[in-house]
Order: sequence, then C-alpha cells, then structure tokens
Amino acid sequence: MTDAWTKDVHAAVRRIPPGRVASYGLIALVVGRPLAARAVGNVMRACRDTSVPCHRVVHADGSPAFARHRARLRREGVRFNGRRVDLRAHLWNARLPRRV
DNA sequence: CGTGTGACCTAAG
DNA sequence: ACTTAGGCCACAC
Repeated sequence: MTDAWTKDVHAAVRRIPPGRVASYGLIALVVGRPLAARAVGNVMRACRDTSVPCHRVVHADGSPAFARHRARLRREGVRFNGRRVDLRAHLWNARLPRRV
C-alpha cells in the first residue's frame, strides 16, 4: 500500500466522480502506464480500502468486474445497456497527463 | 533472475 | 457474439 504504484492507482480511482465510470485501461493511462491495465486490476483486487470506489472501475466493454457493482452503479445514476454500462454517457472524461 | 498468475486489452477467426 | 492468442505490467515465489 505504501508503494507509489498502488498509491497512484488509488488516487486515480478516487478521482472518478459519482455517476461516472472508468475502464482499467483508462486508469492505467491516467497513472502514466498505458499498458498496465492488468496491473491496475491487481491493485483493485488487493484493495480493501472503502474510500476507493472500485465499483466505478469496469472492463473496457463496460461490464463491471462483479455483478454486485452493477446495482451500486445504478444507484449513482449510471444507465445500463444490458450487462454493460453506457460508456458513451458515463465514461469518465479524465484529462491525461501528457498528450495534446 | 526466471516463472507463474491476474478484477486487463486488442486483434483475429 | 464467443473463443483464442499474444502482449504489457506489477507482484509473489
């Protein structure tokens, strides 16, 4: 948990506003490791910190990692298109470190 | 230092 | 839409 990597990932996930979602890949992008989506998943798996809204982190196709997250997201006003979140409307518009 | 594993992602068939 | 295969990253052994 003291690791910079874990710390950065947690920070990024906490930045996700309610009613918005982010994919693992997007989080990886935000922390500056565009190809570390998998490692982000590892951090989430090991994360038991309630201050980290892990339910707002979904797969690239919009499907939550766990079904229990679905109801939680719906409570925040997230609309679902079948099993997937409507990413068009709810994907977190994070501004990236570099680029542009 | 090599290997295996994982809440991943993308491309192909 | 579903299944494979390949690839990237961090971590435990």
